[in-house]
Amino acid sequence: MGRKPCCDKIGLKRGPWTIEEDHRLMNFILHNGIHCWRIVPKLAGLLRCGKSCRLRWINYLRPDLKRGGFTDAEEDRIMELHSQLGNRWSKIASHFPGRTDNEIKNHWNTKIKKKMKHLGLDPSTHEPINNITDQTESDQKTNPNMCSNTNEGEEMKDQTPKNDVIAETTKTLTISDDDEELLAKTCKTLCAEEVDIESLFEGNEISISSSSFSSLYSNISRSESSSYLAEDSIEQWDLDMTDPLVPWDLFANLDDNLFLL
DNA sequence: AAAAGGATCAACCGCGAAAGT
DNA sequence: TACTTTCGCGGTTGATCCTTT
Repeated sequence: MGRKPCCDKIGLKRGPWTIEEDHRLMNFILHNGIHCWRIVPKLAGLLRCGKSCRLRWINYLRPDLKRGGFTDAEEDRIMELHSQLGNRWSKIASHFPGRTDNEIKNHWNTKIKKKMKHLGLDPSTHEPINNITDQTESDQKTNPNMCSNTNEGEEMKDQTPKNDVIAETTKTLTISDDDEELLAKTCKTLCAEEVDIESLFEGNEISISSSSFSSLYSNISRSESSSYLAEDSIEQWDLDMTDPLVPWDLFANLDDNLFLL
């Protein structure tokens, strides 16, 4: 007969992921890669189904994810691709390295659709809206939240990202020789490999929150006296040594072989 | 200052295709 | 070949944050 069931869902956790769960999943995949999502949660010690792990990895934990808002150029490209491909978000996302289909889909539904309507274009057909009055009325029937044309100015006003507070604390740091050494140690610790820090950052400047950097520094200092990267490192992962604010971008240029899917 | 409504996005659900037995 | 399971996709939901009143 066929394979075993994916998961019985009994006793499995749902809802938002905790930092501990993220670390477990991240650590497991970095060291073992992905061969079968069904067994990933079991081996990683997670009370999640494989499907949930896959989604979390793809949409949030993948080191090559591109963070930040979409540029105008990206939005234009999304509109262009959507006119050709329709709602095939994964196909559209394949044209944007570091972006996920979920991210593009959300951005389309929350921002680009409004933008297109404002430009007088039908988001589904990409054709000009002939009868704006009728269209507006029908939109309001299907989506009562939509603003009418009399509120255009309001609708299109700049929407400040929620995480501006975080962004404000992000600094561009010049990497000193000592810092390079520390970051190299960090990467080595996480990936069990020597890493050429210069090629990692392609220069001497990176953007990182100062608190994250100091946390990295202290974590490394502590890790030097521990051996949490042993064979069974999942069990030995020290949660206190990690900082949820450390940007995954730090690891974006690591050897692709580590992330074979 | 508080309540209400809107916007955002992470996560879930269900389905179809592909692959294993 | 039939059946079962896994994977990936797109639609949808709901929690949280933000803005307006």
